[in-house]
Amino acid sequence: MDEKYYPEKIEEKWQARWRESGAFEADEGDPREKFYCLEMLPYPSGFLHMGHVRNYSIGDALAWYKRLRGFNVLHPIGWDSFGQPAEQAAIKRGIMPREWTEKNIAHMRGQLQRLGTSYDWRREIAAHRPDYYKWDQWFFLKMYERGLAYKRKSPVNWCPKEQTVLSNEQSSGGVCWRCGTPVIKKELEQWFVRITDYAEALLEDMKEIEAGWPEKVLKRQRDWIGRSRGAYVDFQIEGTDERVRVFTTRIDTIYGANAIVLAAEHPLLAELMKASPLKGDVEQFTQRVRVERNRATEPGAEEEKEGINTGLVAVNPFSGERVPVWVANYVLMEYGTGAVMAVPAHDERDFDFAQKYTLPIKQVIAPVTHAEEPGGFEPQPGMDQSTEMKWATTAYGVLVNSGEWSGKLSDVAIREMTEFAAAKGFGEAKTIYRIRDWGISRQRFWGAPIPIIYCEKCGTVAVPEKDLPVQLPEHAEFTGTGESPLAGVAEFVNVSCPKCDGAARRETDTMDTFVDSSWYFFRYCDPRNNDAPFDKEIAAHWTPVDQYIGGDSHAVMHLIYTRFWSKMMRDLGLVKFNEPIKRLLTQGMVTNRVEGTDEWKAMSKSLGNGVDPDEMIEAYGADAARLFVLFAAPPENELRWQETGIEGAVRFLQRVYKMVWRWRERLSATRDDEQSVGEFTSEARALRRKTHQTIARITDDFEQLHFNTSVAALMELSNALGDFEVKPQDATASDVYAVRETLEALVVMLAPFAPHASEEMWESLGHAGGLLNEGEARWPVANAELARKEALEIPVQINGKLRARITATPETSEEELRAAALADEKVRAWTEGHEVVKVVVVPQRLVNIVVK
RNA sequence: GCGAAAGUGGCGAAAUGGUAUACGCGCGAGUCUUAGGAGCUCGUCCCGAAAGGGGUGGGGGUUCGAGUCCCCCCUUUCGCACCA
Repeated sequence: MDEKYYPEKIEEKWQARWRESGAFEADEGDPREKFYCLEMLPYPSGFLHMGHVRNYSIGDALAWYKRLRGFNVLHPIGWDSFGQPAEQAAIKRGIMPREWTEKNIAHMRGQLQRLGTSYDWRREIAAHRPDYYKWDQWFFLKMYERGLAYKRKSPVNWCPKEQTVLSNEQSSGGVCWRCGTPVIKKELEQWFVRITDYAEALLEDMKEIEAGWPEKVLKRQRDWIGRSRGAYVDFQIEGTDERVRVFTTRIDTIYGANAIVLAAEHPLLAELMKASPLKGDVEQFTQRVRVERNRATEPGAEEEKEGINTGLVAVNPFSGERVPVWVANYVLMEYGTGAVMAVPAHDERDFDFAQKYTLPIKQVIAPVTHAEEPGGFEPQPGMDQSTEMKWATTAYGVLVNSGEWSGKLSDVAIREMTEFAAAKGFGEAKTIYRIRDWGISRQRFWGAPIPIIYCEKCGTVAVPEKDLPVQLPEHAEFTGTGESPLAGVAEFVNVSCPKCDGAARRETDTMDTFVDSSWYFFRYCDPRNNDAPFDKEIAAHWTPVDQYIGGDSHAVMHLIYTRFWSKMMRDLGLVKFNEPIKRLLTQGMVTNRVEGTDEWKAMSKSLGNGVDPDEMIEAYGADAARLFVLFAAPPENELRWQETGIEGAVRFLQRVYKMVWRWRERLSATRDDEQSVGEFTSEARALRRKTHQTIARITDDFEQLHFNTSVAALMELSNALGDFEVKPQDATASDVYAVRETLEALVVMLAPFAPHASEEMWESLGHAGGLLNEGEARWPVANAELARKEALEIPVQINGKLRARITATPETSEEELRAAALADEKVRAWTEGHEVVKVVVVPQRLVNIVVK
């Protein structure tokens, strides 16, 4: 140990030691309890940014804490290395994606190591390597066998800027999730994964993770899955054998249906209109709607409702009423059945539509007025058909103008009317979901090839498992035109059919990169397995993940896909649980002021507000950078970058370092045990008290991932030690004991934040072999007896206002406190001439005297 | 428009219904120094000379006691956006 704190020297030294000793390598044979600490794997863009530093500082702190508590911690890292930027680089700079990616990984790995992260590098994986994506392909085949992967022509979300297909999740809000370009629709043959089969399970199993996941994330997933319980109802089209099926959640409003409205793409429309004189007009209208839909949709802009009467007539199966059939732009083919019954009185959209085309509006639900009286439901007066409604009332109520159903409550009517429709054969109860199947085809080169071959004779043929991986070619032409560059690589495309050996061609689309990240943390468990994605037993040892840490931008994409993937793997017999991640922490963004403005935005190159982690490390050291990032704000909060803050972190490390330097000779000389050192002075007792209180507090904070308050508590403890006035040369054996106890606790508890400095100081305090040597659980244990306060200052309030303080001990009884408070001179001045109505005594906390 | 979360010093932020502002940044004063953008010490919510009073976006309520719980309003942020 040098007299001065030189971070670069210490950091290099300990990084080398850790590497040599394999300090962070975890093995499943270890008998200690396991802890799987996982951070979202980075995309190898080329450089670490501060968001990464935050993510990995959080994960590393937790991993260190768990190790010091004696857990066998699995803490791996890898690379989400397939994806679009590698192709952009190829197009712009003529570098092959592989070369570009590998170079970036090498650089970023170095940056992560300079940060001093504690990963088990033996387990590093990268999605773009054949030994990884082979298993993406294997999973695809398993799903294909089971009908979970299928191909269909479908309108896909298409980003015109990036020339690629996007999933629903990736085009949320009508814009490309990456570049923000408005998304358009395009028809393409696409591979899909039946995530909708798991919609119900994805909702139901949320129960299992409610305690460990942020409610915010679960809510977004719930909304995304969008379960809607209702019913199908069939409306006969007059003069034909056809029925139009609608979906409704409000069958109780069916007597108020004034029309059936179809989506422009409704499949029955052409057939129904065949002989109609209005055929031409309707076709013209649907054509226009389609064109407008395919036009880029402005997010936030709700289109003017437009429709056309087809002249067809549908019959309401409940009332027998004849209602017109319309086609309108506000009915979506993708949701429900592509047809709705319009009930303008009780649906805002139908109301708008009815207003515009002056369709009749018939009220059939009235507010409940006597809900508390059994059988006493009465419609409010004046609720007949002639009442003109000014807006739609969408709340549940009591049915009116609804034939034999009138007088029933909405929820009862919904149940009974659904049953009635089912019994009569014109409807059924139905639950539908908003979530769509996951489109995984991408017209890209830099992804896992979809292992399918198209044979002229045999049709679509799966690549046999033994032929996996279907490897990407080394070279391709990158034109940026939108077709997969793989289509231009003849030796890739042209193959012989695995079934008939005849001429065939390969599928040239590759998989969405979210496939790679759906199961990567299982691969970490058994990263070099050549026979399976992972060994079931080994994975069962490590998974589920105990703590996952990453940005909440993945709340509905990655985090739904990975839950789905686990359920699918469960059904393949690979894992035994429903949920792969027990606890999730969503960290906030790291923002910086955009120069010349008052705006705080995520650091980015294009805004010029980025901070280079390497420069931080060089200027202040990795320890200070990590410490500051964790101290500056709670992990979920946005973190506004302030350069001066990190200097405070350095100062703190220097102060602790200095104390160790001052005391190290005295402390490393002899180690007495507590019994032999004699009496502790009251100052020493106070120091020990603070130490044990701090241990309890920090331990608790770590369990709740409150890193910022942990650091604050460490600072308080170091301040307390700084205030301890005994000089090393004057210290008695008991003083030395107290100081050692404090310094060692401080150094160990600092390790999750500043591991290099902690190791260095730990060594200087006379310990060989490092903090993690022999897996000892070195985290200090709080002694409640020592943490106990000797003297308490009890506030005395009068009518809730602080008026005096009295001293007491934790043992002072309620009666004694009451008496002492009432006897206090200041209190008496306040109570004199008043009647004491009540005295509230909270032992060890306060006394409140109520006077009149 | 709908839904959710959050509003505490100059700033990042603390506070099981029990002394509001811990810890840090910044700022001020002092000290050491040839010098210091280093270190150390002290101070730092507002009003007031003091006694005391006020104070957690605003208004009301529950309670002996409210930053914390309830209701209304305002602001900000985020999510969803024709989902029948």
